[in-house]
Amino acid sequence: MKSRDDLELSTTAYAILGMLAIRPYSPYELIKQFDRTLGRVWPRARSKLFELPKRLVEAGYARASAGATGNRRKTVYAITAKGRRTLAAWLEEPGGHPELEFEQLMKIFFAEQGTKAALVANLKAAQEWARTDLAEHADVGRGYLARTGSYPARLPQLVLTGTFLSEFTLLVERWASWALEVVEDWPEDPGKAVPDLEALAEITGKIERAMRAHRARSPQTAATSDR
Amino acid sequence: MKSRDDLELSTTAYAILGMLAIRPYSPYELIKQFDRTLGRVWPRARSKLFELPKRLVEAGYARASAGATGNRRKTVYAITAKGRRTLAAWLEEPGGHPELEFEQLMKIFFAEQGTKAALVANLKAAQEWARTDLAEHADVGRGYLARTGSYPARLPQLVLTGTFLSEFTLLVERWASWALEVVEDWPEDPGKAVPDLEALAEITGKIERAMRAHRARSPQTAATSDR
DNA sequence: TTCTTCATGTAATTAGTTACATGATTGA
DNA sequence: TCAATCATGTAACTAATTACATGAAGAA
Repeated sequence: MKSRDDLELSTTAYAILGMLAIRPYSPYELIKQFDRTLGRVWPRARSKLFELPKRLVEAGYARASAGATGNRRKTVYAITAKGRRTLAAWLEEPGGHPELEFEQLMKIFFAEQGTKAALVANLKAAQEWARTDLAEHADVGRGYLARTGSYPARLPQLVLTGTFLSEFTLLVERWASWALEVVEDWPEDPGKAVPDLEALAEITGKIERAMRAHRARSPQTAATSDR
Repeated sequence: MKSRDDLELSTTAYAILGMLAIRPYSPYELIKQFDRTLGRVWPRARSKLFELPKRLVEAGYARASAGATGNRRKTVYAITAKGRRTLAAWLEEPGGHPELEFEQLMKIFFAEQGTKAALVANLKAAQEWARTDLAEHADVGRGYLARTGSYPARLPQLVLTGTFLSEFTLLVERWASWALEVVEDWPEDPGKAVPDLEALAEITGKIERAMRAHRARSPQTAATSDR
């Protein structure tokens, strides 16, 4: 049974290969797990989680076997030794930097074309989303602290990634709350609002202080950017 | 000249319509502006910025006119009154919540399948990206403080969105620096690392404190979640 | 027994990216 | 006058989403 080495895998396919390296999964289980974990840093539609494992099999990186849930048949995918090697190689290549997709913020960016009410609604929605998300993060955190979380062996990584995601959501909440206060004073027509120059000066100063701190800690960076 | 009202616009098409509401643009100018601003919250490939204005014209939301840069001809797109109304209506609908796409973090999530060196490389790359980005944010901020930024009338919105984006990048930098310190103590095989339970307890506590603070400020939320 | 939710998937369509092409302008 | 880069676009391809379909188990 020959496998087709030639076909290139997409990043999303590697994401799934990574999940299979943890344990074998049926597509449905994959979806459940994905939604709670990987999907937060690499969000994709569910149908991909049915489609891509098939490509992994084609490529010889996974094996499909027929399982069953009660009476109903399902397909369980497991990683192969070759898949593990390929995954390891992929992990050695540096990944892409963070990208944000934030429609609510885009609408705020265009605030002067809409109403103050719309602006406030978007800020409140962002705040609400963040608060709901925070509750989940707290649950997961408490679970692991009580030694009841899944895959305890993976906890070191999970602390790293979880901390980032939690801080991100905290940021959204904090920012939305702040922005709501700022906007409260705006007139009904957002196009007539007065800019918050104080806030601008503050954030600019904050960035500059952070940059000075980095330079102090790693002087060679400063040197290279000097020439 | 009849326009086809039936065709639905994608979010990305609305994004471009929003830009045209600020002023008329040629595709190339659109790209330049997009890369510095909107693209940070709604990242898309450049070719879309050539393609979508045509659809806006079809829909009657924009008008194309032939312009020239020196001797070379170009197309300039301007929003129509109908386009403005449609945009306003779109802005009234609440947008989608933030989504993150962060390949480096995904690779960190799978750390135990790779080497410590790979892990460190990803963290350093994230840090580097953040530092470069911060420099740009500081430039823009200083520009506006010196009254030399473009579209000063839009400054109120720009402060809101810019603050979020700056805080986001600051978060990436802070987190990556922290994670590098944590990982420094790990063994060569990341699968054998010891979890940082202290950090986990800290972030979990931080979330819980934040949640309590919200409940204190808006008790009705607590009430609804009680039943 | 019927309804709902869980579990498993496929198909059609759309959105998005990558690669290519090329004329005009500027500066060395 | 040549190279670089700015400006303008098209075409081919791939990835991703949305909508649909349906059987099995458990609850009412």
